[in-house]
This record gives sequence, C-alpha cells and structure tokens, in this order.
Amino acid sequence: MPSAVSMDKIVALCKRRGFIFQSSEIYGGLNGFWDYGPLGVELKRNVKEAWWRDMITNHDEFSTPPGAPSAFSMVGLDCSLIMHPQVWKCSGHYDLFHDMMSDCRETKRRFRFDQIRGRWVHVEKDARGIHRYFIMTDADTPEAGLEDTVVKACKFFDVRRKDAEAALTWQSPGLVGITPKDNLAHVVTPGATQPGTMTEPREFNLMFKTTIGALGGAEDAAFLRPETAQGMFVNFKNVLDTQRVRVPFGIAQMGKSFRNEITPRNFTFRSREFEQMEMEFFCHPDQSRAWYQYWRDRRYQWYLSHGLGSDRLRLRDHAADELSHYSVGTADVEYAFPFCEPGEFGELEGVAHRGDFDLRSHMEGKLVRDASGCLAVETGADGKPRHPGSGKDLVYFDDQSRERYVPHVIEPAAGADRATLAFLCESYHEDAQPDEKGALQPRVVLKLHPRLSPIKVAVLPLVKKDGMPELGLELYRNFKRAGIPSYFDQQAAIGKRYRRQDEIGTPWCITVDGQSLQDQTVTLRDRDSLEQVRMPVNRVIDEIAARLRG
RNA sequence: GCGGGCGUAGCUCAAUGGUAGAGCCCCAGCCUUCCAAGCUGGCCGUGAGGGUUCGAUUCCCUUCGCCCGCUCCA
Repeated sequence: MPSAVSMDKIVALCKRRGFIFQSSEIYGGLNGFWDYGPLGVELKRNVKEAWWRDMITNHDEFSTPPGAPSAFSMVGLDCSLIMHPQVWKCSGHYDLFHDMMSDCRETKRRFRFDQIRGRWVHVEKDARGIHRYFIMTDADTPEAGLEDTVVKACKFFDVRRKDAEAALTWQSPGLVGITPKDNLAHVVTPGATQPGTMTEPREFNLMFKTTIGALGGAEDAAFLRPETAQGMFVNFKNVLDTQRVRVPFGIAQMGKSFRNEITPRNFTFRSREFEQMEMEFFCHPDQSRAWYQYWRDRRYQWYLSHGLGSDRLRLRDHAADELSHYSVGTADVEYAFPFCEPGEFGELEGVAHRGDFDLRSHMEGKLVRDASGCLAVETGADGKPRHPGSGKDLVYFDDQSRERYVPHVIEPAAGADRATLAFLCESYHEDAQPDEKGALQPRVVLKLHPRLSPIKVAVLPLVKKDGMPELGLELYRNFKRAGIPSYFDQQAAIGKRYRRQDEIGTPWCITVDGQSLQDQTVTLRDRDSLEQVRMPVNRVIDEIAARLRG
C-alpha cells in the first residue's frame, strides 16, 4: 500500500510526464480548472471507455447478471450542456444552489445563513444597552445546542452558571434560525467576544450563469448544467417512445458539468468544470430496493476490478439525516486519497435511490417534503406551484401487466476526473530495483490496470544498430495496425527506457536484441514483476491482445 | 471568501539592489547487447502587472496560482 505517498509527488509526475496541467498555465493558471495532457487524455478516455463499455456497449439485455433482479436494457444519451432554465428550477438546483452565506468578522468563520441555529435571550443588566441577543451554537445536535447556548451565554455575559437561570431569560424553548430581517447587530457568533460581528448574508451562485443569444439580457439567462442527470430525466419519454425498451432499463450519459465550488482544492478532486459518468435506472417501485442494492454493489466492484485496493476503497451507506431531500437511500463509493486525513475518504461515486422525485418534478413542478414527510409540489404565496413542471405525462404504462406507474430511479453518478485521479494515486509506487551493477536504484512506477494504461506496449531495440531498430519499428507498426496503443523508443540506454515506461504505467515492454535477428524472437518484460519471457515475434501481438482481454 | 505560508529552468534546489548557477530531465552526436552508465555539445528560468531606484529576481503595492486552517461539499 502506498501509505506515505504525498500528493505533491503525484502532481509533479502528472506535470512532468504530461498527464495533467493547470488550465491556462502560461497566464498564471485558473483556480479549479485543469487540462489533460497527451498521456492524461488517454488515461481518462480509457476510464470513460471502460465505464461506457461495461454499462452500455457490452451489456446483454437478454441475460440476468449475477445479483440483478431480472434482465434489463441499457441505452446511452448525449445531451446539451445548456438546458431550459425551468429544468433547474424543477430539479431543485436553482433554489438549492443559491446559498446565502455570512461571515463572522471576528472569528473569521463562515456560516450558511439558512443553517444558523441558536436562541434569543433577554438580559436585564446589559452594559451595551441591547438587552436582546441571539446566541449562536455550532453544536451538532439540537440537545447539545440547547446546552451549548447556555454555556456560551454564561461566558459571553460573564455570568456564573448557578446564576444563569436568574440572569438570562430565554425567548424560545428550542433552537431557532435567523432571517435577514433580524438585527444582525444582536447576533453573537460562536467564539465571538462582541455582538454584531456577522456580515450581511451574501449570495453564492453555485451554478454557472450564461446568456443565450448575442443580445441576451437578464431574461435570457441560462445555466451550464451542474449535473448530467437532468438530461436523462427530461428525455425519459423520448427514449421510451423510440427505443423499444421497457422498464426496467437504464440511460447512461458521460459529459462535462459545472459547479462554482467555493473552495476548489486537492488537485482535480474538486474542480469547477468536471466530467461525470451518470446512469439513471428506471424500475418498478416495488423492485427499486433490490435494484438499488444491485447497482450499489456492482459499482463498488467496478472500482475494485480496475485496481483500487480494498483497503483504500469503501462503500458507505449514508445515515438517514445525511440523505438529500428526495433520496430514500444513498451509498457512496469512497477512496482514501493521499490528501485525506487518516480515516477520511473522498467521494468517487454516489449511488442514490431517488424514488419518483425526478420524473414527478418534471411533470408537476418542484417538489418539497410537506409536514407529513410526503413529497408535494411547492407552492408560492399565490397558491400556485413555485416552479411549474412541464405538464407532460411521464407515467409509464406496462402493457403486459396493464399497470400505470411513475418509475422509481436508481442513480449511480460517478466522477470521471475523480476516478482518474484515484487510479493515478493508487497506482503510484516508488520502489527500488537493481541497476546493472546490482545496486538498488529508486524507481517510480504507475501500476495501472492494463485496461487503463495510456500506452499498452513499448517496443525497444536493445541497441541502435545491426538492424534492431528496423525490426522494432516494423513490430511497432504492426501493433498500431492491430489497434493497440504502442510506443517506439530507441533513445538512451535500455534501463532508462524501461524506467520511462514504468513511470507512465506501460504494462509491457518488448525488446528487440541480437538474438531477435537470428531466430525472430523478442523478449516481453512485465512492468510489475520485471520478469522477461522470450517468444516468437510473430506471436507477440496476439499475446498482448490476449493479456489485454484479461 | 477570510487568516497564515509560499512562487527562481520541465523537476529538485542555490545566489544577489549591479551579466541568475548546479544536479537531474530533455534534445543532438559518439559510445553502448537487458533495467536511470560514460563523453561532447545544446535547449530552457526569477508567475503577471505596476511602483521606488541610475539599475529590482531581491524593497513596496496589486493581481494570479499553490499549500495549510476555517468555510463549503446537491
């Protein structure tokens, strides 16, 4: 396990060998945006290609995979980045992504305004002449918060705990929030020694805003999608009407999404422009639990089978209070990135059971939970839907069972850039290998799964003479013709060339030596074991192809 | 967005208010028969902008980026 591998070394390798560059680097870079270099683009394409093939191209809709409740169909989609603004209003992103944030000028802490909790308290003897204060708490639970407000108030007003009851008159039995109408001059933030240290709440736009049309004004505002999912929901009926698929089936899509992350950090992990690999799986409500289990387990296995170590990868079920407003169950596939604290993990993929939230939203309008916990259309002051839906009928009719229902949705949503980064981190190894004199020399090697390696095989003439380059070049061209990404290198000593390939994760090197010219054999070297086997040159392409098939 | 730290060659690191150096890497050539050999030569830099100064990589301001903490994370 690469326990002590630092992120710095991985970032340096990515730059040095052309995997990942900072966006617009010659202009000083742009925070939260990244470019994939010549090797990085191949690696990321291989990650996406593996996902697409496993989800769509290689899927057999006539057989039932192990663990699946039944056979099912899979189709792909590629939607526009910019969609009708109403899509984001109904999906809930428009409201959710406009967070109001407020900072404490004294303690330098930042709070989401709608998440502020505390209690109003009245004090009779007050030097400032305010008498009414809002004591904020940062405790995790309402019970702890109640106790915390008392402790914080005693400290703030310099009151002994036994005198608290007499000196402090609480205005509410439980914790409450504040609104922009409340006087912020009376608010005491956690740890502050003065009241009124809070800034006015400011809006954070987490969706990228753009304008449609060259002369577009405010009413032509649109958004770059913050997720690819909505394109699949709004095309649900199109797919159903044109593809002869029936529930259960899935729609998959890969593509760029955009979020104005407040703090882009940790290399490409939290980028503002990123690529998703998402799937929306539509199934009967009665079977949705079983399908959720199936996808949750299958997606976890996918990462394991592509080389992420089980000791750094985990499948974590969300706690009930952690679930999104629409979700009835969510599990994250998480990886212990080098930048994570011990015991901490970073999310690679979220597998969510979304119920009928999405299809209903696009029929009826934006949904919220009502007092009884049921999803209902959110209404404005006028009693009309706050964000009206399309009004189109997205109810599914099963002509076998004569049943009508809104399908439930299981959504495995993966980050292509995060997966790529995880594979890079996992595969990065530093070891020591003997040089020609037997002395141990440090080696950097990316032990990538061959399916993901940018270059599958390098052809290396042992020395640059006696016909070895010619024979090697011919073999190299044959690899190209066979569709196997390959590389030809006759520069520098053979050991150095092996190391170059190790560093970019090339699983195999083929060396043309003096014996090759005599008997038409070459040696095949394995990146991880360094073992070499000799085989006829006319068999080596089949051998590599077979190893790639696994 | 706030606070702290940091920006010198592709990488690692020197140096200086007065022509910016080294090692590695890379490229060319010689040599070289299996794991970063050697020799010769070559390419390449003070993040950006402004100010002070006769002169700024060095001092000051702004900006961009990176790291840590806070915050955020559908």
